[in-house]
Amino acid sequence: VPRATDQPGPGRERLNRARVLDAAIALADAEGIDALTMRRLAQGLGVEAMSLYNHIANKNDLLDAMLDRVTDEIELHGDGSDWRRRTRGRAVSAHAVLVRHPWAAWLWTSRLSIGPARMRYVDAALLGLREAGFAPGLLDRAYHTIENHIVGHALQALGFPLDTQQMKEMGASLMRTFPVEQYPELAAHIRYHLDGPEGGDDEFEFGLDLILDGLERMRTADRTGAA
Amino acid sequence: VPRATDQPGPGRERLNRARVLDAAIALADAEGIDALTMRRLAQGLGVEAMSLYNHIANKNDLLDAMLDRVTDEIELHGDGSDWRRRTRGRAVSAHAVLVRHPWAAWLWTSRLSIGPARMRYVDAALLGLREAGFAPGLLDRAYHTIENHIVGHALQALGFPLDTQQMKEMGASLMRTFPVEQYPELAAHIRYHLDGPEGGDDEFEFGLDLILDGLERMRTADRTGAA
DNA sequence: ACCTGAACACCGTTCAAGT
DNA sequence: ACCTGAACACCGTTCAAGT
Repeated sequence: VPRATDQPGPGRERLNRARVLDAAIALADAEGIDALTMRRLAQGLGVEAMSLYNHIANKNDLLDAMLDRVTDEIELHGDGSDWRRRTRGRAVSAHAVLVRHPWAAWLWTSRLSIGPARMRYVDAALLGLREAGFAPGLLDRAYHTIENHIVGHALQALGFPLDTQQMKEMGASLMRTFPVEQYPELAAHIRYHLDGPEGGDDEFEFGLDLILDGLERMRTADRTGAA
Repeated sequence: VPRATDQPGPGRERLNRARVLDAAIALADAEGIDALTMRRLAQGLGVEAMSLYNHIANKNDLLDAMLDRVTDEIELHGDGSDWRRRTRGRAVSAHAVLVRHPWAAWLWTSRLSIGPARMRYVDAALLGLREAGFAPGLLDRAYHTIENHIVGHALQALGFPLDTQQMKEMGASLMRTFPVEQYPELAAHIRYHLDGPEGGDDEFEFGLDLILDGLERMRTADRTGAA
């Protein structure tokens, strides 16, 4: 089977790691992480699956590299005069990246080896808290609480991967067969999300501010107590 | 190949849905969700993989049923005089279940169809907040913030699936090659977890109390404002 | 140095055949 | 009604062979 771009030339670029990663991210963004198979990825690049192994060690290596590449999209050093504004901006940016690349949200927690971009991110987040004056014990808890909220919300949002239109349809069909009298609160909750005010999109920032407010209160109590 | 238990009798129980689910949960608990394949599960039950399809529709059905079965382990109605104590108890119980069954933590967010146990759980959680007097908009945000924290923490904890001993070893070997001067905060963070006070296990409850405190403050502000 | 065909050991699942 | 052997269409990955 002859192909139009079989011979080297302008139409057929050489494969390299960056091209593999970009194609893998584009595929996972567009069709989900399950669609990302070695054969499918290779096909999109006009190559056989086995060629990929010249540029990546294996699929785990590919996933780690993909995650680190999108992690690098996080805005680490937003402007803002105080720790709260800067931490908030960083959290919002991290959350946006995980929502933009849904597959990255669950790699975020499940991959055990972390790359340079992730190290920079963690270092910046911790530095921000230390400069704010959090003592080690409180700093550690504060960091993890914020992280939990970011990844928790991204994964919840992602677990319901429907746009507004799809959601209304599914909700409506669900409500027809739903045992409303058995689960009245759940029914009311679904109804709220169906015809509630469109702006239910501030849920992430609501919880984030709740957490940051609480941390700020502890921080000042801690400092005045120590002084 | 003759087997000792090939013929019906006391040594060879009939297969049924409950036995399939129990075996699947035991396997996933013991060896992780990746070890749960239809062939492996069948083997543990002394049967061929295809026999399983007489009791479950497919693997998705199996996963949904497994999740709902462990979700039923959550203590829904703890005692406590106020909403805060009851909500706290329910959250702690839900978190404990997800930590006890690590595979369940990510099914929790990724499965779109929810079973009866999950419906009971959500209904109880929402009811607790409504009885506390949260108005619809605040109630919805409160519910999701608590949920995010539960699943976020369970997944983070699970992303580092090592006991204390393993963690010290891995941390120590990491610290030997780690570019400390490049990521000083991250290095300090790892060191803190390595030889910090053993009781770093209250992180979940720290964040939970932070959130509940904030919600209680908003609740009373809301009520006094309305009165 | 990079690419590939054939192969291996796995998956979930279908289907006709057994009892 | 339940169980099974053989098969299908997939996986990730290895390896010897090509250029």
